[in-house]
Amino acid sequence: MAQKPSIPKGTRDFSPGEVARRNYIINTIKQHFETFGFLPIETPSFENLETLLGKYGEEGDRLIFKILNSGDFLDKVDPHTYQGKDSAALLPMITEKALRYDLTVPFARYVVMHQNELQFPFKRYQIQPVWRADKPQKGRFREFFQCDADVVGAQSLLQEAEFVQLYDAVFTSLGLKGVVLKLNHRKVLSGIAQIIGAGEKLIDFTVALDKMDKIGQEGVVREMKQKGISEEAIAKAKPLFSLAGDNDDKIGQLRRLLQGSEAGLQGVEELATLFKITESLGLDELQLQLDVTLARGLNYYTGTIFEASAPAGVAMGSIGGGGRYDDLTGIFGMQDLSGVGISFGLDRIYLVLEELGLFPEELDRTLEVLCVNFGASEALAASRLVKKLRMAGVRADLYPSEAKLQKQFKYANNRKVPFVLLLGEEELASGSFVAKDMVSGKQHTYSLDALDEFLEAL
RNA sequence: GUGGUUGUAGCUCAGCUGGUUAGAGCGCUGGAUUGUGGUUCCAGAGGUCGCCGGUUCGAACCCGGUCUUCCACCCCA
Repeated sequence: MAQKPSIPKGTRDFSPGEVARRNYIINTIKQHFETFGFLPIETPSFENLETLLGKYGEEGDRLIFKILNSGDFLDKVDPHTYQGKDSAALLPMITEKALRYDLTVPFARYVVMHQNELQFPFKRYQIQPVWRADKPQKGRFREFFQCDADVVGAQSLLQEAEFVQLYDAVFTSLGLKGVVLKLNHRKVLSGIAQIIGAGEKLIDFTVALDKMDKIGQEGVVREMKQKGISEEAIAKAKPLFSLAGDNDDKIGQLRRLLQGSEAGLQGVEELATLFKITESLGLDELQLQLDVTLARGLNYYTGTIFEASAPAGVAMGSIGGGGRYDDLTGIFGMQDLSGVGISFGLDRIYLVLEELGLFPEELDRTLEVLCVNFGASEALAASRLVKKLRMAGVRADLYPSEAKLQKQFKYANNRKVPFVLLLGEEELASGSFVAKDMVSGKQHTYSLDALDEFLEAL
């Protein structure tokens, strides 16, 4: 019985046009990664479950795709657990591998395992799919690509500045104007929490703060109260909600607000330095914006936090993010190794470029020359012509069958081929071919011996 | 994971309070045009109405389940 085929929720097929567009983005990112001195690595699509568990918080653990043990996976389950239907207890008995959830944790694992072979500071990039058992939405998939660049073993703030430049270079190359790179600092956040006396509630405090642009000040206050943050703490944090002006103004306000928190002040100074370096280096299209409500990846970020958001008017969450993590490798037994990294969300960047019509037209021009097929003897001559064109690096093809000219031309038209070559009986006799420019409709005859003439016209 | 939403031709979508043979535009195939596409005209093909079950004399339409899409929450690229 034939059944309708389907693919799992949140996954997609990519047709030739989409692959061309995805490769265009990937190649742009890759090119900049390499000019910035990053080296490529790849890691397995699945890891040992224990490598991933506990690294992304409770929510993250839930979203990790677990792989069922092979063979008789119930073999190791004792009857009591089986009867009890306790998923949490059952889990470790039936699964010990899981699909990669991001590229950062596998990278940390990689660094620890290969520490003796690596030159520090080590700059790596990695472009691979990751998987999350999330509920799909627009721009949110269960299988998607991340493009990560990280440096480990370098403390300097220059690294952060480099990543700002890298974001700018990539988005500028893609023609994406109006991308805002939001910046914050983990120490600023913890400093604030400490000053207002909500130090133990740091996570709840920042998670609530992060929703500012979504639910507004009132909503944030309501959520903070709900999480048990005191009224006076919230009152003290009020100035944060209305932090205004340019980045320098905000820095000044934070300096005053964070008097008395050494860590907080250190965070502010780091941000100030980062702004200063960036100002002297200059930016092309990227806009830099200090945003104290930005609170991402708190499970491992310890310093600067980045988030790139789509240009205003495009309904898409963040299209990239990153930050500094002082001790990511610590959990794998390698202490005191500082890292900074950023990520580009390929799939979301795709959707944004598509919505804004920013993909170059030539991505659809997959064939430069199509040779019409007039029958056996003409086609043989045409094959020789096509072979020469291919050796010259031209994307050329011969229509495989002697179909009606109308059909062959229509095919060329749909494939957006700019030149159609005609090599029929007449041309064969005179040792020439006709090239038709499909845009202008003009035709020109060339000698088969003088291909260069045609190649120049291409 | 919670709540909601969507699904009709290859694509984008109509389809009235349930009523014969489910429509349009685009695309596709053939012809006008046996060495010329993109424009025009003519003709044609193409549908288990997401899937399973129920109500009914009768279901694309109502009910239940399920899958999928998108949205909000959670979280995130």
